[in-house]
Amino acid sequence: MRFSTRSEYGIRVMVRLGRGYGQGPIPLAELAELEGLPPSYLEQIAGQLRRAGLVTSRMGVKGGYALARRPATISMADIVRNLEGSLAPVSCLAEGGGPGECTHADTPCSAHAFWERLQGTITSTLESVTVADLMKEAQPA
Amino acid sequence: MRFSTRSEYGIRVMVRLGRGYGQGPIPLAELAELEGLPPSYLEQIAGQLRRAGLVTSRMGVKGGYALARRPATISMADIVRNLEGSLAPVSCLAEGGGPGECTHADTPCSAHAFWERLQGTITSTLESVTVADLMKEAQPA
DNA sequence: GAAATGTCCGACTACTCCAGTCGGAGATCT
DNA sequence: AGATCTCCGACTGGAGTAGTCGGACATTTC
Repeated sequence: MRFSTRSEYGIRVMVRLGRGYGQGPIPLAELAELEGLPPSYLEQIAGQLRRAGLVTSRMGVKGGYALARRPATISMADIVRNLEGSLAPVSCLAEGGGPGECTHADTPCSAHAFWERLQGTITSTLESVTVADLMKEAQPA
Repeated sequence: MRFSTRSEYGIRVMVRLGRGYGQGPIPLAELAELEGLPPSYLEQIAGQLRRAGLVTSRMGVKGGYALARRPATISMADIVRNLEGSLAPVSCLAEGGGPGECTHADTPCSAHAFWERLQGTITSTLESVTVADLMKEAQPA
């Protein structure tokens, strides 16, 4: 069980942008260097964040990315939901199950309710933490 | 973000075994047919469960698998921890980070504490549910 | 003791998805 | 005009997943 690096990197980028909030856009190359992440890969992630409306961008010289709204109003759920394919932890909760089809004779598999509960606790943890929260911790010296 | 089918199938198998608890072993072929899952794949999973001490087996005619202890004493965490590679949701929590190395200059990445918290809520949800709990729900007619 | 019924084990395969790269086009400032 | 910088699609290598298969070994039944 693992989240993709898209979510992992995406969150770090959002926190960086949160620190520069209100001070104009930050170019991708700078973000990449600060976090030690591959620039060309971040580009892809930044694009998703922009299309999701979490980030704004400006092209050209003096351009770059910035948070679309206040750091305290952006939750981890906002970020992860857009970068991760799906938050359904098993095929049983996703659409069109394969061979291990969850429902036999209209009865869902024995674990179905359990997976729903797990998904719920994950989602609510994701919703309870904002970018502003992470800006407080691990502030570099 | 998704758990492997090993966990998914493994849980369903454990609940089946829970229903037959105290009535002798159940052969793999029967488990597979009851749950509609590939037998040769279940074999692999059953082996892991046995090596983890969650299940006992008997070879030969009249053989099969049975729970090693009472259903109420086996949690989802017991099952998933053994079938899933790792419960660390991101590389940041796992050993030896790759390119997106979490720690720069001894400072963990901004999201580190957050991922630890998420891992904690997942783990505790997994620990709070037992095989006996799932036996109650979705009892086939 | 032989046959039937099971588990046990390792190796193997096909496939999907993930992480990351690259080249070029278009926007914007100086 | 030229330097930055975003934007976009296509492409690639590798890893992990889901699942199969063949054969050895154990145990009961006849």
